[in-house]
Amino acid sequence: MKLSKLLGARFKESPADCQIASHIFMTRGGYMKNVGNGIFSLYTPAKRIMQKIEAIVRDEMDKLDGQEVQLPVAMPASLWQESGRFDSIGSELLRFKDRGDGDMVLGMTHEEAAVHLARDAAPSYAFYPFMIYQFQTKFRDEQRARGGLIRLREFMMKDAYSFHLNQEDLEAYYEKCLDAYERIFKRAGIDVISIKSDSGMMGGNVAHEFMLLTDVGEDTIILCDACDFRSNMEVAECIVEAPAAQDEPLILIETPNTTTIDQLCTFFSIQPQNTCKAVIYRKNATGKQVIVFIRGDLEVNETKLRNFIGEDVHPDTTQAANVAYGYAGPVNFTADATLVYDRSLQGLCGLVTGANKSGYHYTGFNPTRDIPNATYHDFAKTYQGAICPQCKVAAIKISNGIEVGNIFQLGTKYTASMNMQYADAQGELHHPIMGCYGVGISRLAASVCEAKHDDYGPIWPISIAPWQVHICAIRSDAPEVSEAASALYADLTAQGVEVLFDDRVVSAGVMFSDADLLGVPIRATVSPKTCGRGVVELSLRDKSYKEDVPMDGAAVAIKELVARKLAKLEA
RNA sequence: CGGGGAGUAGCGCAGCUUGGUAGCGCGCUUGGUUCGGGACCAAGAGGGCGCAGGUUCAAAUCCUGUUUCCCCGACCA
Repeated sequence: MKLSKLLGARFKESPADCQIASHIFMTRGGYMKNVGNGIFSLYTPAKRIMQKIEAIVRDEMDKLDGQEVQLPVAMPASLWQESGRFDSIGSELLRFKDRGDGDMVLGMTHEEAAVHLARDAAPSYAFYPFMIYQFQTKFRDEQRARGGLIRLREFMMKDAYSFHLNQEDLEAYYEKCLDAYERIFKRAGIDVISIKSDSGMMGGNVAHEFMLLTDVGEDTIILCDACDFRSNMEVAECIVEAPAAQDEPLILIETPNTTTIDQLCTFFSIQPQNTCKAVIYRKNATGKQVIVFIRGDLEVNETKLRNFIGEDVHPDTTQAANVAYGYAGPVNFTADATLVYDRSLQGLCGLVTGANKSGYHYTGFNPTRDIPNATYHDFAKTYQGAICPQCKVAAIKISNGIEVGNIFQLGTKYTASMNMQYADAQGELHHPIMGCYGVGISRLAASVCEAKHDDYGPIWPISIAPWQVHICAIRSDAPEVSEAASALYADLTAQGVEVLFDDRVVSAGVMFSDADLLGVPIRATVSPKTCGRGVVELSLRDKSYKEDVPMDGAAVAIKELVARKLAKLEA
């Protein structure tokens, strides 16, 4: 591909609407264009990345004996009425009428369509187990799309559905899928972690989600540094059995960032009566302001305070010292404000009675169960450095994550409701057991960009890069440059290397900036200088390597470099 | 769905308070000078200000309605 013909303008200024790196770079780099809320058109670079990801996923699905199929985007509502989800799912499911006034839906997921396709096709136990999968556009009428390709209303997803004769077979297959998913993300060049999750509206029991840990993630993940414990904050009830119950001297409260201690004291009806001191921390691990109340009736030292909050969440030790000692005066909880400890949340929570104000709401344990007539507020459930419920070491870490994939054991929820049956060896009819497995392809592309970029643009892993090699022909108005670069382009293309050839007559600065934005991992620079020396300059997008190779045989050397980098990701 | 912000040239923005028929930077076109990290000079093209009403001699500027987008929160395979 010649860059002079590539559609999709690259530009210098960051669009005002973009907040996160992948959104900024994929907009600035001419990867895509916003069409509407949560809806994008893609230019060739983004489309090629998606195709690369799909190829990896397809390979792994085929290794699991998957059969690629195609299920519809638009389908009659009757299918969803069969499963009951036409009524149980809210406005996220886009409903509309066709010309005959028939109810239709846009597929936001395809369990119904998958069962519909499979139920007549596998009447005998001999077909089982089997798995079907597809790459298909999903439409979810999200209440709030955000972050470029991270959270779209219309997006590309690989979804797979497996059917089994019994639970044991599903579980064995599920384990294999889990391994396949680990490989998919590794091959795409990012590190993800799998965590057990809530099955949500999908029904069923066991589920895992695959998380890329990154600040811009929408999910909050709890990890243990000392063992393999990990959990989504959503299912924080798995954190139990906290130590140091009633004598914990510190209380941690998450608040909106604009909240001041004075407001909080007023809100909590706290009077300066010397039984409780407060310190303010600007941010905790999830980026929220944290206010810590120190009970005046128990001993606490600075070390313990810092451990409690987590030194790494507040790198400015000067400020830390200031806030630790800087609050103007001790405060007190009055008689109608009480401090309680909650075991299920592994930490002290502030509890107040009395006045309520907007901006705070309870997200923790059950108030009517624990303290009748109490008003609860936005308290942290766990914290950096908390005790791990699994290994009992104080090594809990909190991180944000982007969910790039998920897998579920569904049981017979859909096969029963939609009456899918097979005959066993005795001729008796049963509902097959189902599993489903999703990867957000467009979200994965953006996630890789989040994980792999520098100040200048994306650094695509070669396995999913839109092109493998980017030729920069500096001063291609000079005949020797133009000839050398064109020859290299032809040689590489002939050898099956995917090449983007910047054949424009523009300044080196423009050329390099565009190359950075396109993020192609290997760069070959041809210029009057390199031609004078009879070489081609090879460099890597991540700036880790630069080398001159002789112009003769340069194509072979580059091809080998491509192969080495690819092999590294496959390993 | 609650709160906040914003729709003016392809992109980023100014102009609106105090109405007079739209401007700046980048990009684009042409010519010339430059040339290894977003060059310079000169000459051009391109919008009628989200949409619909209203007030007025006159509306991007004032009023009413509406719609779209962005951010925070709630929600969420």
